[in-house]
Amino acid sequence: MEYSHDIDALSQVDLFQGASPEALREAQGAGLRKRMAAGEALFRQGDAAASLFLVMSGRLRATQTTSDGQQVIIRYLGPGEIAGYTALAGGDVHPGTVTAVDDSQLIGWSAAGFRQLMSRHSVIATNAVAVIGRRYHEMQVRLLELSTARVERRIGHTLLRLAHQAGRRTARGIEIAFPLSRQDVAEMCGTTLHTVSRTLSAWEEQGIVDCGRRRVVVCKPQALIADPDE
Amino acid sequence: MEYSHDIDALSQVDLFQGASPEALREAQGAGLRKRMAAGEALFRQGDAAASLFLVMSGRLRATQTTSDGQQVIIRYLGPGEIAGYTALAGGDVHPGTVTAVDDSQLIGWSAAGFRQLMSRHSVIATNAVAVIGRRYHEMQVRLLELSTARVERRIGHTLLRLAHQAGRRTARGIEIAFPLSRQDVAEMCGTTLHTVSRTLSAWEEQGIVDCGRRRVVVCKPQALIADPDE
DNA sequence: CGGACTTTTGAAGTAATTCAAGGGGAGTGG
DNA sequence: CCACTCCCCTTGAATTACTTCAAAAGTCCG
Repeated sequence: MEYSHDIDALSQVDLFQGASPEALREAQGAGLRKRMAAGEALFRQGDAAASLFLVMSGRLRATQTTSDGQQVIIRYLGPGEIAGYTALAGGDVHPGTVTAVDDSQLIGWSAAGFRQLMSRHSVIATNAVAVIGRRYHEMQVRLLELSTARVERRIGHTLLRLAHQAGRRTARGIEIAFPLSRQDVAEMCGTTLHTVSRTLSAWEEQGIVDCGRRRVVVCKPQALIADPDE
Repeated sequence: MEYSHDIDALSQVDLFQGASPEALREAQGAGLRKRMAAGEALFRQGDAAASLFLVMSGRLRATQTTSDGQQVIIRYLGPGEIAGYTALAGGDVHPGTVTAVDDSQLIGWSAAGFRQLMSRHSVIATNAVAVIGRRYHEMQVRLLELSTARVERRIGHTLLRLAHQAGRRTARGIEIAFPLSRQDVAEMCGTTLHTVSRTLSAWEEQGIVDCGRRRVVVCKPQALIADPDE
């Protein structure tokens, strides 16, 4: 049965951890399923933050663009993660764009609907605090890195994070399980595709990574953790 | 009376916006007042995240330090803001250090106590979501800036943010109302005190800012918003 | 098999750091 | 009240990590 299947899936997710069957049923009832093809945009920077989405499968990318057209990748979103947290936090417009990078399935709620859900079931609200809290913490780590570390190390740590979030074990190492260009990596760590290309070439020579067109396999994670100096 | 005074103060704060008198009383009852002198540390990076604090008056600074000793200022905390959000989000250790930069008064709750407060009063939980959400958003803005903008612009925007958060109107312009060294500014925007010093000197010559020892007054905010190029 | 995108690699340029040295202010203690 | 000391700030010069510019070589897809 479709409905109970959704409810099972919801109960697995951080946001609904420990929620009562009743709360889950309510959540399921208020939510709408949505399918997206790779490349489609879920919403765009500046759109009204009318709803929020839970990723059930697939992968999406959250980006932000400056007034002069420079883009930054805020993060990739995988199963169990939330897209459009703004609606949850009471913001009025989406601060960034979210685009599917693989075919994806989501469940969406209206901002008002979800806020009501949180009021009626405080478990969901406290879970939401934990979920955003984790993301905030992640952001702090990146900020620290971006402020203090050299490019090479930033690229390394970015790849490690991606491998951890979306890594697939293979014979050669941990493969990042979605298409990822040099440009994408650059936009995640505040550098240029040229620098990323050079760095990856050097690492490939040392057998640390193995990469192709929009594809990266991390072979020796240790080497990326290690200090490049001394 | 002391208690009702505290309750009044709490009711003014974002975190307790719209909370019932009962919830406020409970919050007040579970909380402990704390006074801090300028320079004292509230907690240090790596400490167990046993409690969280609401700033009632004064100002504190949240920093993070890398393994090789480089420091970054995550943010300054003023009245109404939360120090130690980690306890709220379920983390086990504080990711950074919080230090008073002015004499300050706080109210503190145990992590468990506050989580119970959120469960019993979902208003508080939904407020917490909004509060952290705002901070997360702020972080995104800084990340974008740090990744894409030149130092000069970053320094400018950092000063504007500080002026907005902690500005005091004076005859000469908006004065940042707590001691702020060149080094501090540098640690907020990922540069060195030398570069900050040079930039401020140049701006002082143009009458855009007016600064002294650990003191900055923004005279022409417009000039800092403006694009330094073309 | 043409065409669009992605990647590579060299060479030149530059923004900002690092290195280095000296000059104030504010508080302290004689 | 003056001298001493500790920070904090300033400013030049040298260095460098990274970008920008430029061009060519792959690679995928219809």
